[in-house]
Amino acid sequence: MIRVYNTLSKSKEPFEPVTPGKVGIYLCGPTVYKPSHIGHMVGPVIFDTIKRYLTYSGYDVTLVVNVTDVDDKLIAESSERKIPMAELAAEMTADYMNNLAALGVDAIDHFPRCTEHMDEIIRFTSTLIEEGFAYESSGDVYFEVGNVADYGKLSHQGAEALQGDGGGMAERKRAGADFALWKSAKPGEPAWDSPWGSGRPGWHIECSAMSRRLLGETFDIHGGGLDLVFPHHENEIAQSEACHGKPMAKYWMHNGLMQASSEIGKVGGRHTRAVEGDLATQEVGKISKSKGSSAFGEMLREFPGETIRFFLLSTQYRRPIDYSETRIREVDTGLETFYRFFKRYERVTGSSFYQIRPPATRDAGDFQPGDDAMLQTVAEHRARFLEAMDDDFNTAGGIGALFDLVRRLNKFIEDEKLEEPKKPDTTKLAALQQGTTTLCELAAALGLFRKPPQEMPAGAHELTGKLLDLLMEIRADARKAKDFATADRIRNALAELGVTLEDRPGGTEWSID
RNA sequence: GGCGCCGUAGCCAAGCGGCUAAGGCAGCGGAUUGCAAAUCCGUUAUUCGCCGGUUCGAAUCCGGCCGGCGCCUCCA
Repeated sequence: MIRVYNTLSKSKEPFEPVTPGKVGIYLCGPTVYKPSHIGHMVGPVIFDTIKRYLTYSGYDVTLVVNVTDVDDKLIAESSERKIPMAELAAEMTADYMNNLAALGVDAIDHFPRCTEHMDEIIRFTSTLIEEGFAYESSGDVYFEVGNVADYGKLSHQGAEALQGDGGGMAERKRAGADFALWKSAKPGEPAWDSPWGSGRPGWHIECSAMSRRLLGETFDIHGGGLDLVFPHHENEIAQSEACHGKPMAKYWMHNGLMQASSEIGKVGGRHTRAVEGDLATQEVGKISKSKGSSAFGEMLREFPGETIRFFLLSTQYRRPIDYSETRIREVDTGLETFYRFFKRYERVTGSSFYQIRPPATRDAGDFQPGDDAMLQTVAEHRARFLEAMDDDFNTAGGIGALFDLVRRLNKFIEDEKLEEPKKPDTTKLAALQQGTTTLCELAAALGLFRKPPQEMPAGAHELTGKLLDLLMEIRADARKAKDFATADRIRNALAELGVTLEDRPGGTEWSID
């Protein structure tokens, strides 16, 4: 039984889709006016993982992530850069897509764009006017919050607490809290024809319109960052439920936000963010409001996508994550444990970890450990992984089980001396393969270890490899002759260049950091 | 001011009423190694911000306090 935390009820609820066996998920995606930063990647990675896990659990899942390509911020940015809004949107959408690909986010089925759904948006708005939930005012259309009895139910605030001053459009609104469904265009702004004159959609309406078209009037999961609870999702619920007279989504899931953290903050003790030097200007806070939030594309030059994915999954999704390079490096060190095991697995079995075709569902992955002690613990760790993930997709708990699993497998290789040149015991080998297949199966449910980590740039590779092999040969001769001074000199010199040597019974292996 | 989240070892982080408080990073000891690296074993929280309360039993529930953070009209 999978349980999910629902913002609507503020509690974990058993997961039962509206239609048995099928799951529709709508995640609020980016407004494409600037290159994305790491904060934008949290939701996609989490929900990509949630889809994988639900699929693994036997559901037929559709995941939709919208792309908002008309908006005041796009208009402002495009006029500043003196390029058409569509061109800006195309450029930033491409940036977004590249970033998702690098993170292994490829489970998204649809990326609906606002500009491609104007008819649906206009139809939605018209219905709301006809039903008396919205009104036209000087070419704008506003949703009348006062006509919805339960307005505020998602953010758990009373309507009176949500009375704003109406912002710049106060004179056109009946009440301060009313929000725009349609905004009339000023001269020169991108505009679409509508029954209320030329204009563009307000911020919230596109999600209501596009989710209805792709997932129906009531779907299963609506997700987004915690910062979207109010006003964005509150307004989506209000307009969709007013329009359809039924719940918009069964479960509302919100991920915690990425915090920008200073690198040297934690010297004096907990929560002292003592800073000095240039970092003094960088306070802890939302990364989207941090001046230091650099484009995600630049980050990918420093860290592999899989490392960042692993970093994001190493915390429960509802909690905030402090971003720091130090933390990413720590997490990267942990990942090495897995990569090294995969190489070891290949040395022992002669076949690549990445060739394993793991069971695609949890039912298929169930196996009988029999009286093999190693396989029994593998089964236990697997159960622990599933238990964690069933509990509101606790990826951090699941990853803990994965670490235990590799350690058990490494221990098995040592205990059974599988790495020694002697003839391999086929029964033991089969057990190792079963255990490793389980590791592969569970990791795949998190979208991890699906292909080998990125190697060093190809150009330098060939010659470097040959030179290193030559050095290994010379060093092997020196060691054979007990000339350890020479052997150590080679190893130390290479270490300074970032090349690590590992002497094994079968020969020396080198790797470049 | 209103609504809400968080405070678990040196750092990061699971656990959210009852087995010995997961796991990672860092450190230390041992096995292994010519020495290393890697791997394995052991070790690092009698205790979960502080103070009360509920309970046979609390890191987990309730109240108060201290500390950090988010949202409150366009940020994922």
